[in-house]
Amino acid sequence: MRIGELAERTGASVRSLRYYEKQGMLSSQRSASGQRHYDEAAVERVLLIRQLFAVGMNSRTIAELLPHVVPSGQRCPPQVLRQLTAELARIDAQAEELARTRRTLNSMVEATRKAMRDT
Amino acid sequence: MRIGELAERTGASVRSLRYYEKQGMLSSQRSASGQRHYDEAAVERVLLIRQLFAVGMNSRTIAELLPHVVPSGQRCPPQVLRQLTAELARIDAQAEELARTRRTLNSMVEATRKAMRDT
DNA sequence: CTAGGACCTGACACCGGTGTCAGGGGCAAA
DNA sequence: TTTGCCCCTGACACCGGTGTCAGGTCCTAG
Repeated sequence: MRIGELAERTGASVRSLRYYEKQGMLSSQRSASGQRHYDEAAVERVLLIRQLFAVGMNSRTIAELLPHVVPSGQRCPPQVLRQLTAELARIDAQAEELARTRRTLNSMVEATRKAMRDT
Repeated sequence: MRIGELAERTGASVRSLRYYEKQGMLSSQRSASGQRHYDEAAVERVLLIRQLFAVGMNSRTIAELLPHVVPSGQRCPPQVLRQLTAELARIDAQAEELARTRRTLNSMVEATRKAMRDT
């Protein structure tokens, strides 16, 4: 498929897909005229990229990790394993922070709800 | 206390504290010469600001919410309540995403660990 | 009184992902 | 062959929080 279709099917803008390629996160076959062509697997790959972005990973890290993520069940070199472990720790910390903040905000909502009931 | 001490006690840079003030998230008493002075409560307030930043809230939202967060157990106007609820939903979605990604990455680590054991 | 550190404002720069525009080519249906 | 849509590259702009520098003031210890 060409870039427009990939964009539509993944929710990423055409601009972003080109950016992903330039950052080494995504590859494409070029036709003789230079147009990008993608196989079906690209859809999944882009979705994964966006997922990793969504949890705060940057493009460099994603580029390093992705080759080892996509063919799943693969063993990856120790360097990548370390990176993965570090990212997991970061994710856990972030989840903790989210939970903590959630409690703070939720208690505000509850307090207001209670005050409204009591009125 | 003055801004340097507040910075040291909260981990925020002096630059950031001035920025927080300009965005309406933080206030200070000014001495005759224009220097900022803060009371003890400012420490907690800054920590809260940073916590909210850490979960992806932007300064405008924080500025709207904070006056109702700090005097805890307060009832807040419906507009703010809506905003709070929206933020809670966002936080929940983000937590979900984190958990999902955590599973993806963790399975990679596990696969590699297993492969290493089997070798 | 003076020196040195802390503070003030304002301005410019950075990062990283994205939007958008310009100027140009590819390609298929009519 | 023309029309219209899709694609190409390169460049500049934006956001939002922060770093940093310049040029100036304040204040406290010696």
